[in-house]
Amino acid sequence: MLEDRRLAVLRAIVEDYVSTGEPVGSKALVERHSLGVSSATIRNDMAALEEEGYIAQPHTSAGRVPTDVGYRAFVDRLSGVKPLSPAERRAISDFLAGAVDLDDVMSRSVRLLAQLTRQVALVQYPSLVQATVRHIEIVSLSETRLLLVLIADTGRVEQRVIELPAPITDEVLGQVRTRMLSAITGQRCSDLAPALDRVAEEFAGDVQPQLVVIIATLLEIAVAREEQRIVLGGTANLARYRDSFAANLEPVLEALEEQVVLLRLLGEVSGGDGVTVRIGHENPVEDLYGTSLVGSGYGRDETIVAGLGVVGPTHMDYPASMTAVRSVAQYLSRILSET
Amino acid sequence: MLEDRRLAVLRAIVEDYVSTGEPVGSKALVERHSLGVSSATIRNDMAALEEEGYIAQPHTSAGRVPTDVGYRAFVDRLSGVKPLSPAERRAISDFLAGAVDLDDVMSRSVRLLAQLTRQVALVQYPSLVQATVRHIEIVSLSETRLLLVLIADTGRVEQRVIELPAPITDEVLGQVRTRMLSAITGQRCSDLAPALDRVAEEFAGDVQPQLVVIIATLLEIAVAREEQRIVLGGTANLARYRDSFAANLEPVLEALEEQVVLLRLLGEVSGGDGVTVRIGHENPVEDLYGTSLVGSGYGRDETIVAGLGVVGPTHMDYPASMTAVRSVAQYLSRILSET
DNA sequence: TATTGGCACTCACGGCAGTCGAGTGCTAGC
DNA sequence: GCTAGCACTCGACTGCCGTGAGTGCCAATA
Repeated sequence: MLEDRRLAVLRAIVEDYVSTGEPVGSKALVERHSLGVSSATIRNDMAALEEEGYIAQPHTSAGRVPTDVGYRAFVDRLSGVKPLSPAERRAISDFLAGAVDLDDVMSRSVRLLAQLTRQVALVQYPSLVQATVRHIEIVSLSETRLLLVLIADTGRVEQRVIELPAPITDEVLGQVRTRMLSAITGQRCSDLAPALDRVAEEFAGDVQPQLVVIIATLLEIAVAREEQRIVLGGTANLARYRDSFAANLEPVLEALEEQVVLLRLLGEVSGGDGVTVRIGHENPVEDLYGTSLVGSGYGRDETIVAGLGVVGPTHMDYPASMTAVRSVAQYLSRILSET
Repeated sequence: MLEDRRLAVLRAIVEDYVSTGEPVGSKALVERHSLGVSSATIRNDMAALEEEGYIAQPHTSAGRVPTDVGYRAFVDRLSGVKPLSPAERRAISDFLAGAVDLDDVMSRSVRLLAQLTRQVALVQYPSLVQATVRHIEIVSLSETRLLLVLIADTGRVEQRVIELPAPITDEVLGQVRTRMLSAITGQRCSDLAPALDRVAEEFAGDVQPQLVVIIATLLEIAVAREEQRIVLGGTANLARYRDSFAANLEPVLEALEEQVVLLRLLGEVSGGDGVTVRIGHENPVEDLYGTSLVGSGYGRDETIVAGLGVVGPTHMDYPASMTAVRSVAQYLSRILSET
C-alpha cells in the first residue's frame, strides 16, 4: 500500500518534471494529481525516495528532480503503454508507403521518427550480415576498371569501382560473373569467402591476380561495410532543450556526428527484445551522459537486421518515445519483409 | 588619404570583432593597431562610418560592431588573400587522396572543410546534368523486377529497383540493354530522352509497356534526381557560437536540415566565378539572416557541376573561410577530372 | 582643415542588501 | 500512519550605487 503510493509519487514527479522542465515540489504535486493525501505526507515519501536514490534536489530549498535511477524505475515499472492515436498510425503508414527505394525508406523513416518524438532520430541501414545475396553484377568500364555491384535481399545495393592490376578479357569476365553468380546467390553475405575461393580455383593462373582483387572487394562490400550507414535527423530538436544540457550542446552534437558512436549506440539497443532504453549514465559514451536513448532493432522475417532509435534529454517523454520507436520499427520490418 | 584611413579603421574593427567577439571601442583600436592617430580621430572616423551604415552600436555607450554592409565592404575591398600554410595544404591533399569512391570523397571533403574552417560545411554531389553516361546496367531480379544502374563519368552511381507491368524475357532484355548501352554511352545525362525513344521504336509492340517503365526510370535517375544529395558536417561548430545566435540556434539547424534550402544556397553560390559570399540578410533564406555563407562551385574539366561551402555566424573569419573553400573546391575539381 | 586633448555624459555591468516565496524538515497531535 | 503547523533555507528578483569603457562635442593647435 505504502509502496504503491511512493511509486505513484515517483511517477507523478517524472511526469510533471518532463512536462514543465522545472523541479517539482510537494505542494504543486498534490494540486496537479489527485493523490488523496496532504503535501506533508508527500514530503515524507519524497524524503524516502531521495534516500533510496530515485530523486534529488538541485539545491536545498528547491523541488525534486528524478535521477537516472528514478527514470529507470519509471520506465521499467510505471510507464504504461501509450497507444498511438489513429491519426499517428495513419501518418506513419502513409508516410512510409510512398517510398520508392531503400534510400527513400531510410530518409523518410528518420524524418518521421524525428517528427513524432521531437527528438533526434537515428536509423541504421539494414545489415548485410543476416541478409543473403540476391544478385551480383560485374561491369567492365575500361580495360582495367570494373564496377562491382552487390544486391542483397533487403533491397540494399552496394557498389564499388575498382582498378585491376592487369587487363582481363570480357569473355573470361563473363565466365567469372556467371560462376560467381550461381555460387553465391542465396548465400549469407557474411559467409561468402569459401564459395568465392572455390570459384577462383576453377580459373587459370594468369587471371588469379585480378580475381584476388575482385573477391577482396566483394567481401569488403558484403561484410566490412556492413551496416555502416546511419541516417540522422531532427538535430534541431536538440536546440530546443538547450538549457537542459547546461553549456554543453557541442559535445553532444559532436558525438552524434561520429559514425562509430552511433553504431555503438544502435548496436546496444538493437540486440534486445523490443524497445530498449538507455538512460543518462547507462550510455556507453561519456559525451552522452546527459541524454537518453530509446531504441529498437528492426528486421525482416523475424531476423533483426539493424537498429533505430531516438536520442534526447534524460527528461524526455519516455512512453511517447517508446511507442513511436516501436511503431516505426514494426512498420519498417513489415516493409522490408514485403519487398 | 582620408578614405584610406577610414577603410583601415573598418578593417581593424572587423578583425578585432571577429577575433574577440566583443564590440570594439576607439581606444582599444589604437592600442591594438598602429594607426598613427589618436583615439579622438578614430572616433570621428567611426562616427562617419556609422553614418554611412558600415558599423553600428549595440547601445549608446558601447563600442562598434560591423553591419552586414560593413562585412560586405570588408570582403569586397579589404580582405587580402590568405595563403594556405604548407601544413594545411598537405592535410588537404593527404585527406582527400585516400578516398576509395565518390561517397568517400564527399564525406571526406565535408569533414575536411568543417575542420579547416570550424564551421558547418556543405558539399553537393556532382550533378549528372553536365555529366555523361559511362555505362548502364539492367539486371533481372525476378520475372517482373529489374535493377537499373546508371554510372556517370563523374563517378556517381545511381540505381533503382523497379516493378514491370508484365514479364520480359532475358533474351529481349539483353537486346534492350545492348542497344540502349550503345545509344546513350557518352551522351549528356540531361539529354537522353530522344535516344532512348529511338531504341524503344526498334522493339515489338508487346514489350512497349515494359520499355516505357524502364525508360521513365532511367530518365528519372539521370535527370530528376540530379544533384539532390548534399552532405552536411560540423554542425557541432554552430553550438560554439551559441551566444551569437541569441536564442535561435534552432531555426538555423532546422534550415540546414532542409534539402531544398541547402540546394538553394549552393545553387546561388556555385554559379559565380570563384568564391562567392552571402552575408547575413543577403541570404535567400530568412532563418539564415544571422549567418553568412561562403561557397564556390566546383567542377570537372572547366565545367561546374556542383557547389560546396560553409555556413557560420556573420562575424566569421572571412579570409580564412574563403581560402579553405577555394582550396577544397580546387582539389575536388582535380580529383573529379582525374577519374 | 585635419587632428588632438580635454571634458562631460551615457549606460551596461557587477556587487550588495533586502524582500519574497516556494519548498523543505521536523514535531506534536489526531 | 497521516496531517497541520512552524521555523528555516536559499534561489530569484529588485533597487541602488560605484566603476569604467566608450561616446560626442568643442576649443586649441599644427
